[in-house]
Amino acid sequence: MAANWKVMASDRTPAKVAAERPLPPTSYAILGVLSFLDEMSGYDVRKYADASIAWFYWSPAPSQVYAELRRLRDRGLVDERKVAQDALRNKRVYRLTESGREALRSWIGNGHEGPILKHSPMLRLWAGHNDPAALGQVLDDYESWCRDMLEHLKWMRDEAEKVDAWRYPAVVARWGVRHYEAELGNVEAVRVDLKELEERRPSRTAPSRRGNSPKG
Amino acid sequence: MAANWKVMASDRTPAKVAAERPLPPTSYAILGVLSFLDEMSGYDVRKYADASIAWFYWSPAPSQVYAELRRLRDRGLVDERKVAQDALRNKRVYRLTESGREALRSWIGNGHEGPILKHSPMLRLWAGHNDPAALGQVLDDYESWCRDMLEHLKWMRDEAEKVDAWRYPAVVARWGVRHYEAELGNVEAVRVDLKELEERRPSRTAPSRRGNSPKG
DNA sequence: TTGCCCATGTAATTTGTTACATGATTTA
DNA sequence: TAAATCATGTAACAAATTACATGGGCAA
Repeated sequence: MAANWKVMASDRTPAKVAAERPLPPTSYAILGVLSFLDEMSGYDVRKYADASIAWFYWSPAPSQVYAELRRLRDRGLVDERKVAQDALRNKRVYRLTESGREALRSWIGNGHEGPILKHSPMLRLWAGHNDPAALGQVLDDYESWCRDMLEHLKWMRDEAEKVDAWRYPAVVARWGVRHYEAELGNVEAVRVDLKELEERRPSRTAPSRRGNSPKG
Repeated sequence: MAANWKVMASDRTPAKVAAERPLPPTSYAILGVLSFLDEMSGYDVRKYADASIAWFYWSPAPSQVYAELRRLRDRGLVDERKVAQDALRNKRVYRLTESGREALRSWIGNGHEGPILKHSPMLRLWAGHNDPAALGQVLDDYESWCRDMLEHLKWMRDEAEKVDAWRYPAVVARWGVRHYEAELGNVEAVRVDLKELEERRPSRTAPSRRGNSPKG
């Protein structure tokens, strides 16, 4: 059974299937960026994304931006136009089509995924059961990372609040400021938790052979 | 120029280069999971990761777990052992080697990357400048997502606090509880910001043709 | 006794990153 | 005048996800 399903379903060519497949969130991030300006090159999209959404969503590699733009073009969500530049090499600029604007609007209204987190500092802490000595340093690093981010976000918020078209980005920047202010408090609380752990079991920098009750 | 660099660098075979390349963080996540139990199958690793670190770090696909375990084995960071099961098919179980334990310890002590966030709800808000109507729903969905997560984390924290070997995971769970409690307050603040925006500019559900000052 | 889920994987595809290429412009 | 940088990209590769395969146990 199920031997030659490819033949049986041959009216659905790979190309057709690809065209029907829903776009990944990354595509919508690019559509979102394009919605702020009239026309952008791949380079512009990358720069804009880097300066606006990288801190809470995505920092694209150039190659991915170009590939995504081609796909959006093939689906009719953006228009491509070649521009000849007099000293520099030619470039392609992109603009949202009405269909692209509608796709973005529909994605905003119909999705419901939560945020995705990849929290290396907490992973170190989580797995740190045999190396208490290093964990203080992990927390110190993370705290200063948060402080840098907070400073950057305050500047970004102030910039965004100056421009009417950026009123929604400004709301997100304000969210970010509160987010990292809270996080700084949370780091302090983790420090207290850790200290309490270490008081309960006196400092053991190296893992002792007897400590972890090996079964074998 | 630069025509046949491959020949010139021929003492560095692809295999050697791959072996020297630093492991991705994902590998350390698996080492971390393995550090909690004596021996685990690929299936076990996936289940354990799903139940412990998925919410703040990584939810692996089965295929990726198996591939990673093979790589860790090839580098000598885990030992592989085949186990014959009497009704079920054979399986392979893995155990940290001393070298693997050391690699994990060194990663914990020497890294400094910050967390990575991929926050779809905020992206919707950020790009939502032409669809104010949907944004309230986005916030409602996100708030209830946070509430579900918070409830789950409280349960997880209580479970972890019962077991001595999970004292560091328990610290991370407590961090998570505070994290999402703060986030719920932050959502409320975003709601206030949005309401203020809409009061300044009376409700405009459809984007008006004149609204966005198109340049062209 | 058929259909679904558990436990074990492999194969194919897509996504994302790193390395490389090119030519002008600005800086040391 | 060499090195760095900006503004375009392309090619190769690694990571991650989705789809498929297999066989036993268990529930309808």
